[in-house]
Amino acid sequence: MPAATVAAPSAAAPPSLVRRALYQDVADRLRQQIFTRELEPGSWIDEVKLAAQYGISRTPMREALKVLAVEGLVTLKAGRGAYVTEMSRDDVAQVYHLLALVESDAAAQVALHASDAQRAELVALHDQLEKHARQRDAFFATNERFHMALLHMAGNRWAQQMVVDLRKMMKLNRHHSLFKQGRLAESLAEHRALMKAIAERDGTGAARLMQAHFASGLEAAAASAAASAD
Amino acid sequence: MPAATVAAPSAAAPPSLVRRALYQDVADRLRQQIFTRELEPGSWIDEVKLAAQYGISRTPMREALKVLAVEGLVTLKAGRGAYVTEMSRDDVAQVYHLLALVESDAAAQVALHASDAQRAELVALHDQLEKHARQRDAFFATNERFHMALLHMAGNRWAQQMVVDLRKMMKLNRHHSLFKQGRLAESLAEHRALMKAIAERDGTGAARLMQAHFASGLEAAAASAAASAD
DNA sequence: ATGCATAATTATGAATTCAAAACCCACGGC
DNA sequence: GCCGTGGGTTTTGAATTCATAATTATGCAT
Repeated sequence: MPAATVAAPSAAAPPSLVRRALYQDVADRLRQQIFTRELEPGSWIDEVKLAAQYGISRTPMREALKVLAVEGLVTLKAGRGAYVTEMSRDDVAQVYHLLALVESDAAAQVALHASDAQRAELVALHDQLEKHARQRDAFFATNERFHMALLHMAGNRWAQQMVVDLRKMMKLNRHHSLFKQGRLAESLAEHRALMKAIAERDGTGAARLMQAHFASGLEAAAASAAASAD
Repeated sequence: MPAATVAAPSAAAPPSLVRRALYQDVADRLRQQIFTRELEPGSWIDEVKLAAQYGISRTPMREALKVLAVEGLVTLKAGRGAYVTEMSRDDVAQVYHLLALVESDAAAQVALHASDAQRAELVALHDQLEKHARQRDAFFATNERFHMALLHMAGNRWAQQMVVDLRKMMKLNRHHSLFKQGRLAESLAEHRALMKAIAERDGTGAARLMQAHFASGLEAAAASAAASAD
């Protein structure tokens, strides 16, 4: 249910007036610092120093750390503080496996049941993706938006939340698949095929293509990891 | 990663000496009270009163509540405290769908790759289940052990954690499938078929049967809900 | 010089205190 | 008679303080 664990009263009118919990902001900032590797995997998190940096007390900092711990981004060691989680090779493969499972199911749902408006939205996002074929960061962002939109349309909030969390874990891994030479074009081609299956309302085809998409993503990530030789 | 978020140093020798975080114990107690419906879905959680009951300060209580919020068992409303999460009809169906997806995949993995020792363990658990065919609570517990053992053998810790969390959510729903008349025997029959597929190393068969198991579980839950007429 | 015991320091864990909302109810105006 | 306003109470949110455990450093003995 989490990420936005504190209910933002679903009516979305004036987001500025919606009281937001401090620990949530802190959690967001921590996630940022983790994703940008300012806090790197395996390293100890000095809650006193960070709280001082953020200009807050230790209480909301500790609350935020516990939230990130449940998400899996940090690991709390009994009596010795918080550490940024390290992802092993195996962990990455397992997360890919799960993402493939859930997202391919979502793809099938969408192929079979999406409304015309939803299909149009996906097409628009896909077009964006085509436009960003040469800018890795933009591609990355749009790609995530595409995948999350698809999940949203599948209409299972638990699946959605799960994918959000799993994708966070993926960001801990510096060997991202899109870093590999030529992977962007490949990824784009896979998306194109997926779009075709969705357009044709081919559920099993969409699922199969999404599986393939993740399989080659994992392969690329592994290759990228091997290339940077550690 | 969570549930046991605070690292219990994996070597498991003297669990008594392993320092355990207070907020974890509090979270456990809260979960208990939620599952037993001492705290019922939709109701407000009085953190002051509960902290007093537990003989602790509000700090670990609030930490525990945040953990449960990320798990989804409680919902934090901005500035107005914690409430036990309510599961709608749809929520239950969605959770069933996800569980079916992940557990059927796990069943396929196990059917294809489990060791002889692991197969023996499953058989033992299944035999337990047959023995408990007439005691609902024991059946319930053994059933959960069986499913979790299967997940464990599939070897994906993320999938495992996910199923743990989803099954917690299921317990929020009072219309449990096993409450329906005749469901125990039915469930047992489905388990038997699943065991056969696993014994025959039939991956796709195991997956299909696990899917069917959840499908009829959902159906029973829905029927049970309809019977209690609300 | 090395290893162990002990003391000093630092960090974590939890309780307490303080501040700021949200809620409730009574009162008064329209 | 009903809606809006104001004060008092309750409850949440966050900082501070206190206690305890872990780590490091120091010194002594071998």
